[in-house]
Amino acid sequence: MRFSQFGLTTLKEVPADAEIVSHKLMLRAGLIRRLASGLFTWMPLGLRVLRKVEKVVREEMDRAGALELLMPAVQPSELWEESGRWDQYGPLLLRMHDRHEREYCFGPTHEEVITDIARRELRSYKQLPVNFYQIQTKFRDEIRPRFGVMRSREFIMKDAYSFDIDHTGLEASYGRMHDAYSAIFERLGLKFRIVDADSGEIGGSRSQEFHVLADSGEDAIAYCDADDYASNIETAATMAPDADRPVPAAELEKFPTPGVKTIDDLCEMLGITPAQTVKTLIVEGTDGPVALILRGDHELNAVKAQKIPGVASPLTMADNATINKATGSEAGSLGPVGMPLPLFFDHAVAGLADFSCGANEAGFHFKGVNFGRDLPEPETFDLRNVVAGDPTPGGTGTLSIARGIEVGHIFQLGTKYSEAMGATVQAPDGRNQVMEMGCYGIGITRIVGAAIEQNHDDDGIIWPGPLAPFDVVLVPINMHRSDEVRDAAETLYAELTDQGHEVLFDDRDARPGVKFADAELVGIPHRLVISDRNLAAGELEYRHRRDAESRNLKREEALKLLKESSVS
RNA sequence: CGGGGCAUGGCGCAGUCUGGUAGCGCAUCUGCUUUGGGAGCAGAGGGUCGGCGGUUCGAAUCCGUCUGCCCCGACCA
Repeated sequence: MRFSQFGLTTLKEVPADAEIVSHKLMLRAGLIRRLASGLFTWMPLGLRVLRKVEKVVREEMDRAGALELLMPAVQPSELWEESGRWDQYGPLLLRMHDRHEREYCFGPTHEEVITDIARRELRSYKQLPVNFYQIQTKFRDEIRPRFGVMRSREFIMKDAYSFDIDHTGLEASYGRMHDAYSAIFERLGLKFRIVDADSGEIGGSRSQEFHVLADSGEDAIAYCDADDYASNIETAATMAPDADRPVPAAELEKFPTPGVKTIDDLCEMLGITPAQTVKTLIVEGTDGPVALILRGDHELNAVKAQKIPGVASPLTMADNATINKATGSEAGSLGPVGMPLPLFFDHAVAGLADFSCGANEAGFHFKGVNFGRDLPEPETFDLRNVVAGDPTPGGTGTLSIARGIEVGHIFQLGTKYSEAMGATVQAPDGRNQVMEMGCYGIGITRIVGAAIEQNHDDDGIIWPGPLAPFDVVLVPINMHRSDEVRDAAETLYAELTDQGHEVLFDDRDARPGVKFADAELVGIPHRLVISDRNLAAGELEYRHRRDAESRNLKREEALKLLKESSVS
């Protein structure tokens, strides 16, 4: 491709709305352009990268025996009513109707459609196992699209769905996808980690996420190198403290705390640490508001809390009016002592003695609070996020926390959809049996952003080889003044293209600095500079995007090097 | 959904407080010079200042309203 004909516009300055590096670089390098909130056009350069991701994903899915098909993006509401998700899914689902006022949605995922296909097409256990996949555009009406392509509303996803006769079969299908996903992210050259996950809206039992590690990731991952444990922080379990509670030493005392609204305020006034306090959060319960009690330095984990019987799901914080009505006090002065609501204590709170908390009277707190005297012995729950240093569930090590970008998610769905939609096949014994399903997603568009988060420097993108939009960039110096340079560049361009290289030929009449800067911004792995200077010696100047320095190579050596690198 | 902020040429911004008919840098086009790390000079094109309504002799600027966008937030108990 000749640069002059590629319609590529790079930017020196970044649009002000870009927050993270990948978003900035994608805009600067001309990969994407924004249309509206969470909606992006993939420009020619960006589309080349997207196709590379698709290629790797497709090859590995095919290798794993999955069958590609393509389902409609627009889906009738009836299917979603069958599965029960038309009412459950909420505002994330973009709904619309046609001229006959029939209701549809733009698919955020395709369990319903594929289950419908399966129940129509699959008759016998002999047709199983089978795994269908597609690479297709989804739409999810995110509350807050951000970070460019990382959390957009319209995005491209590879989604696959397996059907098995029984749970053993499902586990085998799931295992094949687990391995295929690992192979995909290996091939893409990304550093990733597989973690246990919550199955969320999709439902089902076992589920794991594939995270590309990056500090800008929206997810926190808890992991332990001692025993291979890794989990999304949403689901990482905390253990009840096994050490005995200290013996109470203090008397219960109520004291005035004017202006104290936060744990930090309280700590400052008393000269204590947040771990010696308790905070009380009022949330909606299944039967009126309830109180969740956490240690002052711990964070509530909404995913875990909303699974506790008696707590409303999704977790909803009570507003101030509700709090005032239910407690007779106000936010900032709440505590478990004398609280008229159902109390849910976190495990860690039960390990405290002589702690401080609100007194349920505006402007007053308690100190020296103790269980068994001021409060009954608590029943405790897992309510909080794990923190670095917590013991692993296996008990063999302690947890570390890293940040990640979720690029893949695999689920064992079981019979959730097949049961609801009557997807059965005839089993060997002649009876109709509900199929066991798995579903497996990869965020194709998100991978592009994630790859940049992990592979860039101050000058721009550094594409891993398999993702690069071009593998070689030719930079002729002063081509428009030197016939020698022009001839050499044209010949090289033709030759490399013939050899199957994807070459970006910077034939613009621009100064060298401009070309170098663009080549680095765009991140093409191999750069060859053609100039009078090195042409006289029969040489080309070679530099890999990752190298600090360039080196002069004989023309044949350079060609050989490129040939070898494209094989690996 | 709650809170904050922004909206001026393709991009980044100034001008708004204190009303007087729009400016800078980058990008684009022309010419000359320059040519190994985002060139210089000279010139040019391009903006109903997000929409609507109001105040005023006069509105980018003041007032009202709507829309769009960005950031923060379920951590305040």
